[in-house]
Order: sequence, then C-alpha cells, then structure tokens
Amino acid sequence: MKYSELKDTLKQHALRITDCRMDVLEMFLRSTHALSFKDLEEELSGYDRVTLYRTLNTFIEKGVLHRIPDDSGFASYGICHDTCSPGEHHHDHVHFKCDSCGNIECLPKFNVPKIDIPGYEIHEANLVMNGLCDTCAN
Amino acid sequence: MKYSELKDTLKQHALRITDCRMDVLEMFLRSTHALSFKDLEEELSGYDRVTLYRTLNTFIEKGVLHRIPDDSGFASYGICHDTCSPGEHHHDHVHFKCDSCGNIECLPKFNVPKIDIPGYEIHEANLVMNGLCDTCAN
DNA sequence: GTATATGATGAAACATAGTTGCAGAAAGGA
DNA sequence: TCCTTTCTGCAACTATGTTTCATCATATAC
Repeated sequence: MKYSELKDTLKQHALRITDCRMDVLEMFLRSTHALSFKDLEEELSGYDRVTLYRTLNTFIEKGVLHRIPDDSGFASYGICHDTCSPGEHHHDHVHFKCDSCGNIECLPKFNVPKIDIPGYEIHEANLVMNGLCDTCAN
Repeated sequence: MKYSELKDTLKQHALRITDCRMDVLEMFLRSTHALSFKDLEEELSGYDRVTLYRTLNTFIEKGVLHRIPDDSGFASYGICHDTCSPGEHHHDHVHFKCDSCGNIECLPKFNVPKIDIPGYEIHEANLVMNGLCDTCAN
C-alpha cells in the first residue's frame, strides 16, 4: 500500500495524518482477515495501548473500521468496504470466525437476510458464523 | 414457578439443588427477556459475584442456559428452550437487542437462515438484531 | 438419622479489556 | 514561524471475569 494512498484515505475521513493512524490503517489494508486488538498490539508494539484503542475508536467513529461482535468477548475490527459515513455504519455482510485458527473474516459476498419482526423496528443485523475456514477445513 | 418444578429441572440436568441455583433459575423462568450478569447481581445481591458467575457457567455447561453474544461486550444469558444437552447447544433462533431499553430477547419463532459457504464448515450461526422492541417503538 | 465423599460457596487476590485525566508533543492552517 | 487544535504516552482507574483455597452444604450409603 502506497504512503500517499494511505494519506488520502485518512484525509477523506477528516483525520489528521499521524504515524499511528498510518500504521494501523496500513495493517488493516494489508490483512486478509479482521484484526483483533491483540494483533495490533503485537505488531505495533511501539505505540501505547491507549493510543491504539483510541485510534480504533476514532476509525470506527469516522467510518473507516467496523467492530465485529464476538461471542468470546474479544472485539475484532474490519475495514469498511461499503459506504459508511461518520456515525453511521451500513454493514449487511456476514462474519465468519474460524474455531481452529481464530481468524475472523468479513464475507462481503454474503448478505445478512432481512427479517421482519412485527411491531419491531430493526436498525442493524449481525450474523456471525463459527466453524472451520477453507484453510483449516482441508 | 413452583419450587418442586424448579427442583426437577435442576435434577434433570444432573445439578445439585442449592439456594443460588434455585433463585437464578427461577429468575430466568420468570423473565420475559434474556438477563445480563448485572441483572442477576442486582436482584440476587445476597450471593457472591463469584458464585453467580459459576452458577451461570455451570448452567451453560449443563445446557440450561445459553450465552448470547452482544456487540457491547456484555454477555447476556437466555434459557434453553430447545433440546440442549450438556456441552452441546442447538440454538438456531434469532436474538434481538433493543437500543432503547437494552433488553435482549430470544425470538424462537425466527430461525437463523442457513448459509452455505463453499470450502467452509459451519458449526454455528448467531444472528443478533438491533433496533427498537415493540414496547419502545410504539 | 448419622457418617462420608463430593461438590458448592465466599473471600481475597489475580487477570484481562478497556477508559479517563492530564501534561507534553505533533499536525495543520494562518 | 506562530498558534490553535488534537494526538500521544503515562499513570491510574473501572469493569468483567477467573483462580485458589478453606469452609460449608448436598446427596448418598450405611
């Protein structure tokens, strides 16, 4: 990923260009799967824990990343490929967590089916699947 | 809920009859929605935090309760209405969390749609919806 | 009913995930 | 270059959940 492209991405989201943000963003764009806080902390050990947490939260606010719920309580984060605006995320894709390697993937090809519940107002739907990914299953 | 029925339920799951388990079970059977740890702690303040956590974990192991994933990291728990055996849960119903009152409900009438991902082996699927429940929406 | 083995409880300490306040440093515009 | 804004690092704090161990209760065998 080119430095100038990373910079443009940050600017597009009205974010200041800082070392930490550049490195975090680069790491997400390079990765094929979602990243946990632990992943970031291990690879970007030069930054303070707090700064990494704040960077993640800022990215979520500005629509760069989305939080992926996980039954184990560990949060993971994925790049927003859709058109997410600050404060408003529109993700209707399925997430998958491999029980073997632990990787979490966004599956943009699979949409969460719309379910209508009478009397309820649905704002968001998250579908997380568990099992074995194509690498671990074979 | 009758005392004798609660006792039978515990016995059916090979669990010893204790005050804490009876009270926790009774609370779940009485509630219309899923309960968080906080809910339990507030209402059953006579028991130690640790005991409540252990009771919940035991119930999950034995197939009495199931854990409901939540984007905010707070775990919630719901009664297993299906035929869950110790160590093996079979839940294919949808969960709903109200953004207004915070209540989490199991929706046994709505099943999680089966999605087949080529090369993947799916063991479990969780669908959590957010929005306004029928009480808060009207 | 009493003894006994097994399992449950409470208290303290520990572990982990995430947040807040504040001083100093860096980014970006004038 | 100056100045305002906002990031960063550090320390301390909060919240959620777990482990250890001594004590106590439950179920079962006698």
